[in-house]
Amino acid sequence: MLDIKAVRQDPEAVANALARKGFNFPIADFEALDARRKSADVRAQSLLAERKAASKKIGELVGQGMSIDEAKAEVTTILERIAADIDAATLEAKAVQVELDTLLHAVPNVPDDKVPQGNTEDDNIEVLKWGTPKQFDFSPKDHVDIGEAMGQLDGDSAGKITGSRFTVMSGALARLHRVLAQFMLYEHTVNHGYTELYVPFIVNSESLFGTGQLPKFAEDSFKLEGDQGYYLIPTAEVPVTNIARDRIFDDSELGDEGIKFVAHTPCFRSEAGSYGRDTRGLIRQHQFEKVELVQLVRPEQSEWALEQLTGHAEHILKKLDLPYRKVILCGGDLGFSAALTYDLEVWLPGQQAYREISSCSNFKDYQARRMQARWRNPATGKPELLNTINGSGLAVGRTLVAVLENYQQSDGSVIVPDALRPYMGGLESIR
RNA sequence: GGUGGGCUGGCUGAGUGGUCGAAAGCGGCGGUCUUGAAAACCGUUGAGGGGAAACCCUCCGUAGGUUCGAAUCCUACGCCCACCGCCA
Repeated sequence: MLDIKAVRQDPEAVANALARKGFNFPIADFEALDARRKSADVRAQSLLAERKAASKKIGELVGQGMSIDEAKAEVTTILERIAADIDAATLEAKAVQVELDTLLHAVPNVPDDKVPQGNTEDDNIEVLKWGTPKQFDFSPKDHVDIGEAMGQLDGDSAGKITGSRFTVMSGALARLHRVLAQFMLYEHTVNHGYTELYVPFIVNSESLFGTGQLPKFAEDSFKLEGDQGYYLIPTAEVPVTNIARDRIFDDSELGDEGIKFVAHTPCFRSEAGSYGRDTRGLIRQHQFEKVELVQLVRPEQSEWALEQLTGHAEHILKKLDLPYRKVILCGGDLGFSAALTYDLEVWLPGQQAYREISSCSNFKDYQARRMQARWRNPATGKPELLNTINGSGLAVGRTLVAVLENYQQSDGSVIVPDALRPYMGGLESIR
């Protein structure tokens, strides 16, 4: 959520920034609503103040030994005058506040100055390329052909068990998938200083609101039956970041660089609105696994924290020797809550294309304001909003796709990357 | 599923109709003392919103209700704890 004070102060600047995200901020509506809120608020407040003073007076008079009826008679003219209006004024103030909140809750974060102009992913700007796509002396297959030829990737069974966009893996392939997540967790906990978390895979609506998936993107998540209003998590970002919700961290709890969490979880997405896209294989599933990196940091640290966190995700790709490129998302491609996002795109020989495997974002104080996630700044002694950063380190299913396609051999087998062999009991290839 | 207890500030915890935004303790901050630190002592210290300011409003799990007035009484709901039942 945006800082309403900042919006008030310079609505045009906010609207211009949001326009780069393709969002039309209704300045006139906002200002009219804000003005209504203020007048309703002032009116309700002054009536409440009068009533409070009158009630207090009764209390004082009773305390001095006057009877309650006599004391009430003393202030009866005030009470009678207020009584008629106070309920209506309070309700009006509440109603306008709800309207204003509703408007503000649906306004995305403003993009960082570094965010390039543009509407689609074609306008994203490449920051760097790492590694060289391998030249095959045969025609490289895509991961579906590789996995099905092994008899270890079974979309048909998944279709029977559940439906489309699910998969069944077996044998060495299933093991490789599991091992990828463990490799990533090891690197992030032992080498990058993250604390591993195990978290709920089901969350309440407050948590989804906190990170920005609600109220606007309800259709992207799977909602559970029942009156609790629970949802399956679309990403570990939701349960992990919400650990900070309604908390005030002591400065010492943040350490030197802020709090770093890593969690391996399944993710569930309805993929509504992407019916035709990536229908083949593991790229776009309703259920997938992800190792997620989350940092909760002091505001002045967040710019650097995003660079660092993205580096941690890149480290995994480098250790697996998978060619990738890093792009900075343009305004139109940027997510709702993000101020700045780097996407890491891995080279997939089967598609002859770079495809997203990690998305690392700085949300500044946008999520923190929605969550009331704060720290006590020793310089001011006051609670101030944290900044939140997160990114995939990495999407496990897509990493499996990348390993299969980049390490495939002409005989249909797949070499196990060096970094994974200790986790595979020394196995050199799967077939 | 049943019964009982509970939900109060950064934390622990007192408060059953009237200067209660709320005792006390812990923690934090400032100071005295000390070569320095600790201890001790003194002072200070909730959050959100409005206002140029004085100052005002809201907040004691959530939502309603009673009342001139609610942390306190009533109703519903949520959550936590304990025990019983059931299940793994």
